[in-house]
Formats: sequence, C-alpha cells, structure tokens
Amino acid sequence: MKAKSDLLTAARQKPADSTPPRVGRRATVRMPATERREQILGKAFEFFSEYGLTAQTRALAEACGVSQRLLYSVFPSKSALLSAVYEAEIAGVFKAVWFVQLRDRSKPMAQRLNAFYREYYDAVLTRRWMRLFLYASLAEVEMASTYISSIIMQLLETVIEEAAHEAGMGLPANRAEQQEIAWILHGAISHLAIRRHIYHNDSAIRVERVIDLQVRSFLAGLPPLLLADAAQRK
Amino acid sequence: MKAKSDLLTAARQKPADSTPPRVGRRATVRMPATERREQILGKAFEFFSEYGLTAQTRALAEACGVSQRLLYSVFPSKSALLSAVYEAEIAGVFKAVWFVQLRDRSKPMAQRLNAFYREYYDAVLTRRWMRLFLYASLAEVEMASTYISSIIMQLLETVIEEAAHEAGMGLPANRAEQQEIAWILHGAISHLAIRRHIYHNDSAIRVERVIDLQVRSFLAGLPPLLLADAAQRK
DNA sequence: CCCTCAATTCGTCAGTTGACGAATTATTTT
DNA sequence: AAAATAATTCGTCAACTGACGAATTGAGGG
Repeated sequence: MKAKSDLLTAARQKPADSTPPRVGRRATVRMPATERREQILGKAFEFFSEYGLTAQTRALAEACGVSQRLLYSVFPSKSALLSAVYEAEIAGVFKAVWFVQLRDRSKPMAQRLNAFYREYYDAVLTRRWMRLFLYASLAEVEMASTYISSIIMQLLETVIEEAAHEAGMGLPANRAEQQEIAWILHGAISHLAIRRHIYHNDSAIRVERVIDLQVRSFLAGLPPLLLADAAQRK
Repeated sequence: MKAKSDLLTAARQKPADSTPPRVGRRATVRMPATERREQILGKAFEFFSEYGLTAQTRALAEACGVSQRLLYSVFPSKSALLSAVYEAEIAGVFKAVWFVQLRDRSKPMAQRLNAFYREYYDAVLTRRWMRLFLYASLAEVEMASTYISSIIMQLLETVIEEAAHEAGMGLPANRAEQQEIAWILHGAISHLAIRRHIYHNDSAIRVERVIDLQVRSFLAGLPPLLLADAAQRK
C-alpha cells in the first residue's frame, strides 16, 4: 500500500544513472579558473539541493563532466564548496528593492503584499532554495539564525507596520508579538512552498491564486489582533 | 561572521561523541526479541530524526548499547528498520478522536480549533516527527502522498466545513479551493513547528498564544473568502 | 549440573568516500 | 617551436559503511 519498501534506497541518494556514454577524456573544453568555478558552483547548487549535503563529490564531478580531483583544485574541501554554494545561492537572492515596494503607500496593502509574495515565491521559495535550506537547517548548520534570519525579521516588521498603518490601528507593544502576527502570512506562504516543492502536494490551483487567498485572509483577519488605536492615523 | 566554516562537519552527521566509557561487553542485559525490537525502534526514531536517514547503523547500535550486528538480527536491513520506524512513529500518531472533537458544534469553532491544534502540535508537530518527516520527504520517499496526505486532506475538509458552517456561509464549489483555504491555518501552524524545531527560530511567545493568534486571524479572515450564502444555515 | 536455544558479538568483506601527490595535457608566452 | 604556465586527470590511501557467517554467551528446563 504505502511505498514504504525502500526508504533506504531513496535515502542513499544515488544520482548518477543517466550517464551519457562518455568517451575517454571528460573535460574536452578547458576553462579559466573563475569560469570553471562558476560552473561547478551552479551544478553544485542543483546537485546538493537535490541529493542533500551528504551527496558524493564523485557524483557531482560526474554531473559537471569533470574528474573528481578537479573539484579539489577549485575548492579546498567539500565543506568549502558547500559554503560557497550557500553564500551565492541561499544568502544572495534577497532583493533590497522589496522593502521599498512594501512601503509604497500609493498602492493598497493587498496589492503590495500580492506583488511582493509572488516575487518572493519565484525568487526565493524555489524548489532548489527550499531544499538546500532545509537540508542545511536539518544538519544544524547555523544559517537560519544569522543573516537570513535578520532579513526575515526586517521583512516581518515591514509587513506588520504597513498593514497596521493601512488598517489605521496600533501595533502590539510587544515586538515579538508583532513578528508572530506577520509570521502568520509569511509562514503560510513558506509552507505553501514546502508543500509544493518538498511534499509534492500538488494542487489544481495556481500559486498566484493561493497567495491572493492568503493575503486577503491575513488582512481581513488582522483587526482583531491589533489595538483599536486610530490615533496612529495621519 | 556567519557560521559557515564547516557546513560539512554538520552535514557529515557524527553523533557518537559522548560515549560513556564502556567496559568490555555491551548488552549486559538480554532481552526477548520483541522487547529489544521496541527498544531499537524507539532509539532509531530519536536517532534518525536527529541525524538523518543516512546516519550510520554503527552509531545507532552504539546509542542502543548493542553491537551493530544485532540490529541485523532484529531487522533484515537498514531500509526495513527505517520503514518500521516510519510506520510506528510517523503514521501512527494521528488520533481519530480529533475529527469528532472538531465537529462538536456545542463549542464555538475558535475553541475547537485552539484545542485541536494545541494537541496536534504536541502530538504530531514535535521536533522528532517533523525532522524525520522532512528527512524522508527530502529523500523523495513517498510518504506525504499517501496515508499522511489523505489524513491531512480529511482534516482540512473538516476544518473548512465547520468554520464555514459557523460563519453561516457557503463553501467554494471547488474542492481544491476549500482545501487551500484550510491550508492557510494548517500551513501557518505547521510552519510554526518548522520554525521552532528545524530553524531554531525561538521566540518569547508561547506556542499556545501563537496558535490562538493564528486561529483568530483565520476565523476573522474567512468571510471574504467564502460565499455570502446564509441559506446553508440550519 | 548440563543441555538446548535464543540473544548477542566478533571479525570480515566489498563497495564507498573525502582527500591529494604526481603525472599529463592543453593553452599561452616568448 | 620551445618553454612556461595553467587546467585536468590518474591512481591511490585510509577511513567509513551496510551486510552477514560463524562463534560465543547467557538463561531456563530437565
């Protein structure tokens, strides 16, 4: 009934099946160091986000079409390679302009939130980003707690401040509670990405539509959580 | 700055550090087969949820205080062991009574949802459950798609039906959309568990309080998403 | 006290895996 | 075209890892 038979087979993570019948030498094209580095970095992102941080350097080399030894000429260790991938692909995808857009009061908050979360979903909450981030988080690598974390906190603050302003209501005094309220929307949308990219829980409804539902629910559900403090209004 | 230096160290998952200085023999107490099986199952749940499905049988044996070979006398393979753990600890924690409680219309929906999600959070969304479930999902083990999935779907339907009933409003014709609406709450709460158990994003606010915020937001935000169809009322 | 049988461990095998010294081959410079 | 430099691979090591045959050990019954 359940596909329980080989939990391990999947856990073991063997990627390299579809090896195109190679002919003797691998890297027929030689690349300058920086270019090769970029190529490996890109493949490594695909690769480790798919098969986990424990996937083997030999298989990655295979996927890059180079010898395994070459990886160690470009990066001093697997750990260093993983760090470089994280730096480039996980931490480096947040856009400063989002904060500006979210504060653009010439547009209604519903529209701002919809626009932002669509972009955020497409740029950050991708299959690869989510998977790598989860693999790393599960492995207890300190990442959620530092850079990413501080960006998300800023995001949450921006969202709750703007939403409260539009509602003409005051924020809870407690900073932590402000964040938890913004997490309601942010969490729901993040979990949508997890469902679709990790759990493969597909749905007939397009992401844009779901985000719209979530935004509307959030904004309509906000007043009871805020202080009836119209004094904040300009 | 970032704790990026040894992504690998963590990824490599070496558990067995704090080995208490053992003295020669391990299993000084002999157990009947079923009892040992239970013990291993319990430890394996702890163990694999902590270190991932790729963690080593030797380290698990160590944690159990038995020889590695013994594991293979109790379970035919690592894969079979993992399946048994999943069966017992992942699929086996849902309680049928929850469905009944959720439909108990003698209590207001807010109260029902609060009570349910507190129990659900404590019984299902535990650190161990979440971690093992994520490890398995990431490894593409088909689990979210079958048993678990069908239970969650039932849950979502129950929630949205009851919530709409109390609001005196009609459901969207589209079944998928009904589910997406219930997912707003369920996803936010699930993501709360992920934040706390996986991302270690701790907060000063207690879980019960956060759940209450989320439930209130959900219920207050519901009307705009439903059909203004008071005819459904009894 | 010994015998039987289940519980447990020892020792090992074959395949894996990160790492790297040294040799090889392509590209650029003179 | 030879020399110098950079890119790439070969081959290998030591530690790890799932699996398991065979030997060992403990407990209960006669």
